[in-house]
Amino acid sequence: MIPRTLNDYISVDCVIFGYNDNELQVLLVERTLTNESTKEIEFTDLTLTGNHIYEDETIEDAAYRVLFDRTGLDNVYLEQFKAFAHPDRLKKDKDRKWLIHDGRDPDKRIISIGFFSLISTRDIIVESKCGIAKWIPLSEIGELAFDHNQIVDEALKALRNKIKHEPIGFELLPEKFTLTELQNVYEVVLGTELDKRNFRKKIGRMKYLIPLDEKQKGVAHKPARLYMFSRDVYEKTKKEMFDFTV
Amino acid sequence: MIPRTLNDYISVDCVIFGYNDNELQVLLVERTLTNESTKEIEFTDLTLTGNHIYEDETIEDAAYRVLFDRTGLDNVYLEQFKAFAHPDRLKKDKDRKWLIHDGRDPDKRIISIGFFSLISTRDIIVESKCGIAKWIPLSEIGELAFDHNQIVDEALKALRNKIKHEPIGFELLPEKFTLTELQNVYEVVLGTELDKRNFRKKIGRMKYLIPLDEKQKGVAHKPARLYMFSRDVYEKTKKEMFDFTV
DNA sequence: CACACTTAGTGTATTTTTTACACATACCAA
DNA sequence: TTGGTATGTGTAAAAAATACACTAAGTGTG
Repeated sequence: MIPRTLNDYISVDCVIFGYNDNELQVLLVERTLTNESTKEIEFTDLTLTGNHIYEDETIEDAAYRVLFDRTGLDNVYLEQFKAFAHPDRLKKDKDRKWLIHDGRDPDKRIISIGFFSLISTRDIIVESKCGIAKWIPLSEIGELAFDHNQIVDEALKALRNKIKHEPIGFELLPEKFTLTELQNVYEVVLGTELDKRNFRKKIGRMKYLIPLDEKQKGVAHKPARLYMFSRDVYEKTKKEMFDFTV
Repeated sequence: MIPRTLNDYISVDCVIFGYNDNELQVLLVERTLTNESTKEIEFTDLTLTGNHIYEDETIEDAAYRVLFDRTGLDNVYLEQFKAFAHPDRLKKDKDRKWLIHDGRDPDKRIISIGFFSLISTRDIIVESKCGIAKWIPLSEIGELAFDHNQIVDEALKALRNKIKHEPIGFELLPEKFTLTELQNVYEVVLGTELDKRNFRKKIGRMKYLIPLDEKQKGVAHKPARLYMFSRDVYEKTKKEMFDFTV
């Protein structure tokens, strides 16, 4: 196999959002620092999923590749939201020997192109070939490696902004979902409470939300009707949408 | 002066939008190709305003610097919208010797971080130290250098999207403007006609639009009242705004 | 099998926003 | 004085947003 060339100082980093336990969660990877002589673990850390970009792929290709290597998932919602480049990008790592280390010169800085992805937490196999990944609730994220805290913050801003104007809440749910689940996603992402009746009245107008002849199973209460999102209907109707603020 | 180091394969490119003659315009720079022996001009070309990023500045710093070097303007609206990296980025330039040439290896590709800027065309001195810049109406942009057509397209998309949800139309106008001018900006950017009375009713609700005790001068008709945008009022009231689409 | 528990699902009245639409006004110039 | 031109304004009807509370349909338990 011919080795692909890559640019050492550009990478994509992906903030993978999931929804679980009524919270927005982020999939993070454990990075391990070992003592060189004793071989004992000295320190662990959490990072976003990221990697270099090969010279023969577009930025989006690289992001899909990175996401696939991490989650085994294809065809998921992925969006580029911002590029980052802090001069002190790697400073705090200078003297450390990480087991999972990207081998870059810590004196040079990295340009990181930030993506966020929305996936249904049910879909994902969390253990992959490249280290252990964990779902961490947004509220419990501590200090991450590199400038990843800032990237997560900006990703959340971008997500909030996007979800206000485009129907992407579904992406955090399984294919079939109930209206209560959908409402919860919006509440969690936006950090607001929404009125159940008004929420339903509003989405009732959206043609792309398809009610199914199927109900929730295995719940100890009245089972809710299931719904699906129709991308086709959405693409057709979105041209009609037009709202603007002066 | 100590030379600053830079990364040769990352640049910022800025799509500078202006509004004039009831059209959206883009400020483009002429690039000149000369015949090496005869010294005659063989070919000219238009490019966006762009440059490398120094190792000691953030991406935003670089973009402001580039914009300042081109326009002499500071404190203008500038927004990062997308990063670009096409493997064939420089292919079509391979055999050419450009007068204004960035000296990069045309076999390697460049990652370009795209910004768009909104400025009032009245503010700008079009001739600067780095080549001749021209305002070109969006509708008359032909084939640009590199992948700059794609960058302009995406910038326009980003601008349209942004102007629908945030009050940035003012940025294309002088500090004091009439409501008709503002309406025209929206019509031109969004490519729609808007009803005058409804437009005024709508912005009448926006507190950040401050009517002045001043009128247009030198027009051969009833002079219109002038208005200003108040960033302060906007920052205060925008927290109250909340709209979302399911 | 009846009762308790839990979440699903629904309607109405009020206010606000959107939409469609036409004419008098103020200034300049000839 | 008059003609030209862009400004500035109101209303009625439809649609959307908001605030608000009870019945329905299942499961599990005694």
